[in-house]
Amino acid sequence: MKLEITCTRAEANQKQLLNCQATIENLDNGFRQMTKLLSIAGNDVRLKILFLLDLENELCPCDIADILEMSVPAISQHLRKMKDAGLIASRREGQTLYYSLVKSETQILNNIFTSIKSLKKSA
Amino acid sequence: MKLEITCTRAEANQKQLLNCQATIENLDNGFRQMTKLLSIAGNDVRLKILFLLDLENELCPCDIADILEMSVPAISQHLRKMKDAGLIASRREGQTLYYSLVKSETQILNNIFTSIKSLKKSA
DNA sequence: GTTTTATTTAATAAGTTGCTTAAATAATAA
DNA sequence: TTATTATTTAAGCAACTTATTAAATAAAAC
Repeated sequence: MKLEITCTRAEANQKQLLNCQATIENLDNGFRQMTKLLSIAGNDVRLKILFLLDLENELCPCDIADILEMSVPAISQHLRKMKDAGLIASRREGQTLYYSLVKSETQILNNIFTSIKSLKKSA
Repeated sequence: MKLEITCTRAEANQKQLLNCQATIENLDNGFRQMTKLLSIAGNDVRLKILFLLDLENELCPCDIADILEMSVPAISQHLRKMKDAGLIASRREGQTLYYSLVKSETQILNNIFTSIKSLKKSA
């Protein structure tokens, strides 16, 4: 909360800086949740898995490993991270686990998916 | 492109998997760009800097360091990463560098900022 | 020119990430 | 029960990230 003014510029308006600090602090919860979501989605493999789950509704680790040409344990560890964060859920059917998106968490994700599709054109 | 079917489930529809692979490959450019954006925004400090630049239009490294109570070199390195990615730009005024958002890059960022503000309520 | 101020750059160290390999569960099949 | 299949978990390691500290630029002030 204490603001150490380190630059001596006249324009470094202390009131403005204190306001910024207050705003950031006030939105702390939002920043924490959004950073968690973005850091998870900001990985090539996980972003593709999320996209695929949106596309196909549900997939098992084995299918995802085939599609992305990666090892099953590597996929499994990404799935666990996303499940821990509440982004995806699983249901069991015999030996197979089916993973799917948790819909309430996907508002920003939908924007991201749409954006990925439109970025294709400007390749 | 070669699809190694590793699971033997009947439901593992090879045609579906090949379609998924083709879709992912087709959107490769979109995934690459989006992963870059999200991995940059998926860091607590950088997300706050982007938010602050949106809020205040422009800020110098020194102001940002004051607001976030961090060292100037730490901020400077985050700024460089975002500048390299084309997310922000700088203009010089004497000794001071003012950083600001590159507007054409902020479509997804605006959704993110809005979301951060609304997450506040559900704290 | 020398000093001060704002910023960047570079070197380094601690922490994190994400893969691989091997072992452990869990459910089904023989 | 033993073997097979789908998946997870754990250990180990290489690569990446991000802060710190100290040194290097760059512009302005003295």
